[in-house]
Amino acid sequence: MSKKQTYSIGELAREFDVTTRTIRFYEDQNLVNPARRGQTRVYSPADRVTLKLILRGKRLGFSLAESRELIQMYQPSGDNRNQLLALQDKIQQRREQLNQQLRDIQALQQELDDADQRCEDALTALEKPDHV
Amino acid sequence: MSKKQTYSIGELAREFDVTTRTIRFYEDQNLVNPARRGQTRVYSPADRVTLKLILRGKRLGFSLAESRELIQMYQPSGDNRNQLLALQDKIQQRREQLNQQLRDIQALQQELDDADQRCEDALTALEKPDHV
DNA sequence: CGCATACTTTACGTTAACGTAAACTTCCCC
DNA sequence: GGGGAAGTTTACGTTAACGTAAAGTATGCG
Repeated sequence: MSKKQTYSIGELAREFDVTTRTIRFYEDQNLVNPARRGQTRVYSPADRVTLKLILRGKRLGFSLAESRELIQMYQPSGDNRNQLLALQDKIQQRREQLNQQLRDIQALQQELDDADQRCEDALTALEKPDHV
Repeated sequence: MSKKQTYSIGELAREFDVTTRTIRFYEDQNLVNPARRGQTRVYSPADRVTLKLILRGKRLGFSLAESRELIQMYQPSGDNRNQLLALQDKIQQRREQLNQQLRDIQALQQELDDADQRCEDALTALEKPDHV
């Protein structure tokens, strides 16, 4: 009982809440390459994972080129020493960027908390306009 | 001895590693509004903070419109009840988005660690091509 | 004074990431 | 067999966020 799972473009579009145009565009950019049954595209689980990675990248503000790079990082492509070292270098750079993003998020969270608190204060001040 | 600190556009551009064009563009978008001494723009510490917030937003993948919204959140603008509630709602939405980004970052960090480990393995495998 | 440096305005150009429209094929269903 | 739903190709349009170039002004300096 093999998995044999495949997906139509519409299914994936619904699942990830994007348009079919978007998915075809990603194919145009060589980010995903579905099989064909006649004219119709047939997507594999691997394609689906790739889509997921792209959309996660988007949520983090990555360009498609950056996401492509990241995806390729997961397949070391049996390289030579220099390529492996270069890859590690890129990985390290990404790590540092992610750490920066972490710091940014924490700072922003703190500020949102403060802003929320000010709202709260303003609201309670509205309920008792004076000192009562 | 008042602070009286001001900045030229070039100073800010150098500090934040952006072009002066970029800073003028932000002014065009009403994100920052420097004073003028004659023709020349004179930036205040507040302008500088705004710039910082915009660039932090960019690192998190925010559009300028989103960063503008965030910046405005920090100045509740003595509103009425409904506006305050709407603001709290937006704050909450941002919080959820930030939490999603946190999860995305953690997943990505794990994958980078794995990829790095595979590089490491491939490199040591290169040093001893056989089992020695 | 002449020149460099830093500023200014105006305006057209560019890139990424799709949107949108038109015109077609395929398949299923009653 | 006439439609409707989902798929396809082709191609031009759009928006954000600046880049880039031209042409002018102000200021210090050797």
